[in-house]
Amino acid sequence: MLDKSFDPAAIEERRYARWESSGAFAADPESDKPPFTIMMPPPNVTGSLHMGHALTFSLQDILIRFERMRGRDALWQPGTDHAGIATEIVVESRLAEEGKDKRAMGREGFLKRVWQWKEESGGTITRQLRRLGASPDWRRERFTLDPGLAAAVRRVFVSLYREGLIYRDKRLVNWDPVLHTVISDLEVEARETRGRLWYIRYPIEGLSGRFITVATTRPETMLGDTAIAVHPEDPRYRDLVGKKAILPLAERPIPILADPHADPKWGSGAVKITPAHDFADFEVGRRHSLPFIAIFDADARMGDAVPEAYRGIERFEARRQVVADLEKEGLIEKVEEHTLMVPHHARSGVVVEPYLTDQWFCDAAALARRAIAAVESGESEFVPRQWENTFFEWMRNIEPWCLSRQLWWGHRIPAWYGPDGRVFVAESEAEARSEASKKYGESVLLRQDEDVLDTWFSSALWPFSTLGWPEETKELQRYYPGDVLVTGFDIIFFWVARMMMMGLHFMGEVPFRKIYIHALVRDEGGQKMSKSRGNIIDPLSLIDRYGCDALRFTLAALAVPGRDIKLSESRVAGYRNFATKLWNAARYAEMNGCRLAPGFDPGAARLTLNRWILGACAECAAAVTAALDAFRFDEAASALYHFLWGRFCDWYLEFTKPVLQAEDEAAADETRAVTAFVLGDVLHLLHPIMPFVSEELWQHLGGERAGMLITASWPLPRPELIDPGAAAEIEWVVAAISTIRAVRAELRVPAAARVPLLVKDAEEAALSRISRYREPFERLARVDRMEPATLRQAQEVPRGAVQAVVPEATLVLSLGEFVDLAREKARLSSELQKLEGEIAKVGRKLANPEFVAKARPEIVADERERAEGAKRDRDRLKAAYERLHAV
RNA sequence: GGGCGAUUAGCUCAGCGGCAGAGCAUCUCGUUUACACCGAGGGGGUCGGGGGUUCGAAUCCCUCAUCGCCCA
Repeated sequence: MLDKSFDPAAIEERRYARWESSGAFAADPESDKPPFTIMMPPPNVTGSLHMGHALTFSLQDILIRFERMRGRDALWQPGTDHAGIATEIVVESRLAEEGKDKRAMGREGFLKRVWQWKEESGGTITRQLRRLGASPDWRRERFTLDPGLAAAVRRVFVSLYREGLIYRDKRLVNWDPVLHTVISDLEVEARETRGRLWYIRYPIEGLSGRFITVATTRPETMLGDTAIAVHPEDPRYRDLVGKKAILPLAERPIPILADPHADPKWGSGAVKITPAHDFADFEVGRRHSLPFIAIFDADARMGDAVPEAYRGIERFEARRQVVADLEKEGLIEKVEEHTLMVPHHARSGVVVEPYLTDQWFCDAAALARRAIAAVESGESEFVPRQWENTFFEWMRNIEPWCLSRQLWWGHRIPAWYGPDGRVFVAESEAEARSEASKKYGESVLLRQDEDVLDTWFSSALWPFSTLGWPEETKELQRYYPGDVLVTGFDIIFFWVARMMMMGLHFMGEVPFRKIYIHALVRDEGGQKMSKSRGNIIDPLSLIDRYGCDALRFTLAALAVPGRDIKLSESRVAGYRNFATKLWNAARYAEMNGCRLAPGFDPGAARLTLNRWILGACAECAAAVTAALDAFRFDEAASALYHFLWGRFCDWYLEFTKPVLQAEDEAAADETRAVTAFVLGDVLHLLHPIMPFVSEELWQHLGGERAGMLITASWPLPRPELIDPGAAAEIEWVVAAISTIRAVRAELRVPAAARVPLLVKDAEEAALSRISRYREPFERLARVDRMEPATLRQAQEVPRGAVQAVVPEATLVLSLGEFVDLAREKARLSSELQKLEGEIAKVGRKLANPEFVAKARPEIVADERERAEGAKRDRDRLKAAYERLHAV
């Protein structure tokens, strides 16, 4: 017997262990079922589960469970990525606590330490994924530094190099001067910062007393200026173009040139050009073949290219120094307060320095072409569609991808240098060495590149490297390309785009057919969750308090396409209540002996009640299936919620109580079987969203004979079970009972009071319905002495009676002592008014010849019917009103 | 500056040419043997403003306003 209420904590761990150990999560390459693949975006190995993970993995798990039940050989490929920078930061800070330093330890020692840390803490996120109920094929778990994945990385690097798509170049990159590494453009966060705008006067060569004023937010970089730019159309400076300015402090002549990069409306209209320290200036420098003077070293300290007085000074101190010196010389024209966007490293928080160095680059633009075409042609499709704009925008303007990182934790770049600096790119040192000896004619000492690859380089290969590529495995054949990729929009550039490029290039096919992009989870007030805001909701704490199923259902219900998710705890509590409601319904079913009957044929059900609920259940199943097919998790959740609570619990279970008590054994048996059957179907439909409670209840319902729900078959479409006649009958009874309840409540009839019900002006169908559902009327509407037969023709209505008009009948409640005539008059006249309003509105519509002529015929017919129904109701209501006045 | 999105009940949001909806909150009533994590009922809306298309607009178009996010 089920406990009195649902306690998620009592079942979750046990259920999960059973699923996992039974092999239910495993894909089977030998299976003859069609495959269905989702590549799990590998979470960061340093990470722990946050609400964004909870959302994305819940949605993926819903899809994978859904397709598994639909008979697909489902592969949900799990794993983690090595997160180069993040992991180094974590381990370095732990070393710092011990007073140790990465560089002092040396590469090998440090890496040993990182692996050790990974073994200890790397399992956190995967353990937490289990608490979320996630059902990936854990036996296939991969890590981006696994030997197989590393081999794939080397193969890809070498082939792209040989194709000329990977090359070494000196370009401006984003540099973190504290971590001493390149970071990706995408890891740069522009933060609004209050700064200043300095207007600096540069003397003009040969025109004594003449100056040109430039405005800058970074005066210290002036020491690296190699030009001044003005807009070609700007009349203020036209005469100066072609002349030279003398760079103050350095006393270097630099050209004044015309370039549209200078915005006449910004600052003074003239801008200093520092090609080695600003991305826009870099382009200007290229256009005009300017020298590139790098003034900072890797620590962002002034280097040898500046006058001696400034060497060794750190960049912010250098700013103060430069400004002070310019002031001394009277060259600061003015200083304005200015708010600007300053690039910061999103992870370390350090201000990023544009830095000119030699790095490895990938020709992303070349790889992007096919990826763009694949989305244009629909080979891969974004859901919702609009995200393809974001993808196109990025891909069409893509910059060379800087691949190297000055870190130790990651895939070391497979490039070796000879004594003369010549580079040998190869999959192994041995291969490089043999190439080198061919080149040099003797064996020479090679030095491997110190740098590692951007973590996203290995992640980009995830859809095929995890399946064994470059080996021709069965898995690769079978599970590539994947069916769906589920991820957040913030990752489209980082990852989706790169998987597309690599997948197309190396596999010749897109890595996934559909790309479902979900929103960000925000707090109740719409704020992004962050540690600094202190508004983080911990999914594990929600699971502890409300159960995993409640959290998953909440996330599904809120996963509306194209809109951010504002998560409030009251929603989770509400869906916990829903799980409890289901639990209690199942408990009730169990108490009444409703067990799944083997071989039960729902099509053979005779009772109208049963035919009605079976039809409603079939409609619910169709709605849930269609919703999940269309990634409308919210609609699936809502269909289930309304069917289970609003129909099955509120009405079906109540209506069938007398049937279960009555002597008609056949009817009772059928009802028990239908109750169990419908409940079973609901558990199936609910399983992807609420796996734990559904599995637990399935076992109690007697489903264990068919095995676990996780591997059970998804309910088949059964349109033949939908019985409109049964639905019309039951929905009429529901409406009639609801009407009586409303009238009673409005007239303040004590809830416990039983009131005689009479029926007047009833049509045959209504009378027969009332008599057939006499018991539910009595119990649910709290009426008694129902005598339709004697009153159907009656003219008079007893004193103290109120009348409620429902389709095809007027229900008369003999309230006797409870009646409040004034209230009843008011009620009737307000009802009457409402009806008159409707009749007038519809009447106007129908009186419009254009409407009748142009609207679709079925709409016109509907309106006519509506008008007639309203008129019939109005007439009976009027009669009731007059009878009341006659008393 | 460019792009995308949003604006519907107190709150969170569905609906996207044909009778304005849900959940939560709120108010009233209730010890009806599955369930108070419950049941019954009620109140609450110029669908951001303005214009247009249409027989008909929350829904389509234009425009304005406000608020987000992304990219410069």
